[in-house]
Amino acid sequence: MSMDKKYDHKLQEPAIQKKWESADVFTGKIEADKKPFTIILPPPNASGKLHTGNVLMLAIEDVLIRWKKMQGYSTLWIPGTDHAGFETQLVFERSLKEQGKSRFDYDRDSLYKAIWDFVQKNKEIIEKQIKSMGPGLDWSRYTFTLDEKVINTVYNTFQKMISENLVYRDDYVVNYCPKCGTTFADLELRHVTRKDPLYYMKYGPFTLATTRPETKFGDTAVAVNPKDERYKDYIGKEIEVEGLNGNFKLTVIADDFVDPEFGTGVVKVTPAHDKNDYEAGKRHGLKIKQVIGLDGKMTELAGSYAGLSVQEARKKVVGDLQKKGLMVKIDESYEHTISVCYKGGHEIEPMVLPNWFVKVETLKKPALDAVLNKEVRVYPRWREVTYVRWMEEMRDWPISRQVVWGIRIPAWYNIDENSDLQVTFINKNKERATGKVSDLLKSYSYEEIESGLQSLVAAKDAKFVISRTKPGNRFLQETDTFDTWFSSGQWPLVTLGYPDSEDFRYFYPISVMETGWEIIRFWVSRMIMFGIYLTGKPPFKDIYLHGLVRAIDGKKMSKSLGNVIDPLDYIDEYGADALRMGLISGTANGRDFAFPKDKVIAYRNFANKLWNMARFMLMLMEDRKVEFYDEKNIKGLNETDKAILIELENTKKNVNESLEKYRFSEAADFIYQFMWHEVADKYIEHVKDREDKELALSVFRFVFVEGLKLLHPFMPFATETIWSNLPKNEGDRELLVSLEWPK
RNA sequence: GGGCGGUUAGCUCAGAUGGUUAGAGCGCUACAUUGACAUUGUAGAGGUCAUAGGUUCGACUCCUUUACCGCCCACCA
Repeated sequence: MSMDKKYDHKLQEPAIQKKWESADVFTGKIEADKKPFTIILPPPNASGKLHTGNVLMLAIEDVLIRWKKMQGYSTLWIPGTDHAGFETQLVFERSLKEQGKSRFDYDRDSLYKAIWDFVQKNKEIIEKQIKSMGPGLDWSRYTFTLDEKVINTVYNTFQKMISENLVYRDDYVVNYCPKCGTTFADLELRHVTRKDPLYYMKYGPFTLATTRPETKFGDTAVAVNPKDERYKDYIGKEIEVEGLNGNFKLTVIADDFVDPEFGTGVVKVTPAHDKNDYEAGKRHGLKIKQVIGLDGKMTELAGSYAGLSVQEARKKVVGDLQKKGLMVKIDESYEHTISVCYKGGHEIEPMVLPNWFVKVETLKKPALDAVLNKEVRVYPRWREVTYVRWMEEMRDWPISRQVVWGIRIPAWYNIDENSDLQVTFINKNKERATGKVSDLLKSYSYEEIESGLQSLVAAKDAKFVISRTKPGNRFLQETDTFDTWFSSGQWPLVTLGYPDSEDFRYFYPISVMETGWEIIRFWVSRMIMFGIYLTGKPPFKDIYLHGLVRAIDGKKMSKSLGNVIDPLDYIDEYGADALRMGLISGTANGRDFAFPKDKVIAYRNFANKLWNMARFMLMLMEDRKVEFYDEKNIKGLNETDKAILIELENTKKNVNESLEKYRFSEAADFIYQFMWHEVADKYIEHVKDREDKELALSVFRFVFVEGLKLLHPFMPFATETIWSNLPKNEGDRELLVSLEWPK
């Protein structure tokens, strides 16, 4: 047996990976005599690259899986990837752009298929990268978020919710980006501070301040604060306003949302184009006048301004107001925050569109209680507040998204019963046509519309049929897709084959949900809601939330800041073990932390140290007959022997206690201290001076191997490699991961 | 604007239920190459625990103030 002077991770890691694979050690098995231990991997983006957050997640979950497996549990860790709705569509569209195309050149079905192919091509990259970390995943149960079984479950759930009256359609102010031609979730917005002119204009008897004079055509009321003495007498009255398209009348309403301190204390209310105004409009029963279209241009309702872009219209309106003497003053130094889409940075236009909603009132209560009564435990504890607050405040959930890449909502509209359906499609001449379906049917056949369909907008009271397949002739399917959280919220269920499978009965509920704390609201809360709603049981017992890995500059990594660290570089340079340990030892308590490069190097050195400890041991054992340590029959131990054995006991206790509490960093530290500073620095030096080397070596080998086991969940490659070089006792298994955990 | 968290050695971080000389890794200094490892060993320097106050016999640890940093959320026209 020959071992090089240095531990070479590049040589050893792929070899060990193959060993685990061929031994099939991580395939989950249903074993009646064992307790299950289940984890589901939060699915990384299928067409993305492995990032540092993924690595941390893999490292932590692998520690849990290997630890529990060695403890004798029947473990299962299911991998998966996420279709990552809009994110992926955007990347795909970039590649289209390079070919001089855009998604508007495709009908909906063709676009979906094209993205599907695109993702399939890229999927292998992330899978390979995940594997390079050495995680004990069961790839035979691998799930993609658009797999047939996922869609089936999601459809069933939707059907159930419809039949139980938990789903309804309503208007909703969406964050619409005219440039991208799609809506964004609140999460996908960025808020930027910007200086914009604040216009003070005459408005009937008032002067009011606004940054958006061009939306005045959509005003359907004027609002003041009910406590504002200045305008008390106007409340409830109708005022006449001189406008650019002639005079018009509006009612003055009183509402608390108006800040008397801002501007003049009078606000124009534009329910169609402002979230705030929409809410106020709902409270006061105001009309909605849409003056900006989905193309970002002024609609017919803007009169002579129709067809202008928002920017052009604003300019013209300002000029015209000045000409008419309706502009009182312009404050050029006004600073405010506006919403922009997170990718393109384009300004968001709030729009009112019909959407699908889930009533959360009955769903959220049990989900909140499950955490409050400790049925589900949150680690670290202080994160619980985030969850509790969110569940208390949670409002009805809009689940429809105007994106192609996702699970299409299985609702069908009969075109004869819904003649006002707004339809956009590509006709036979490859031209886009848009309009009311009843009008379009005059020039086009139903078949032509159907095959070229891009998108449709159904009124909120439209008649629909829920069906997995086309329910009959002359039906068009909803073009919106489900919010990705609607499907990923059922992830623990779909991956385990809910509702009826051996896996589901044995492995559900899963043991630990390990994920980043920043998605506790969007993901964790939905999983608990769906889990309880569909099975009556929370989908998991424990939640461990790891912190965010920040860049060296202490900020969140992002492409625009240019501070992203590629973990693959570290795997290449220092090894997956070193990277895993480096990240874990930085992540105590689930707090955010800066990427610990120093520690990665330190643990690369540690792997080498272990390697050389083994080499030295083997060298000393070469010409000697060393018995395997036997606690019961060993005789002649001296004080140092006893001390290291006691130290081993302490370490076992400490590592186990730390792991039970999800204190990974602490556990890693204990075993590191033991191996390096107790075994190597003290005991090995002692062995060198021993007369009775055989006895000392037997103790040395014993504590070393016990240490390797304790360390294995953290540094699986190095420990497994070293184990493969050591002589085995009778009954010892070929693989370290299959050995019994030190108790 | 609201919420959460952070501020401990040059750097990155640990320090349950408050109690002798505040810890680790890296870096730094000095020595060491005499059975593995220089990705090494031994020894050492280095901290008014952000700030101001309070509770206490006693606080890095509990309470309050201020400042700065980070993240999440947010409808101020």
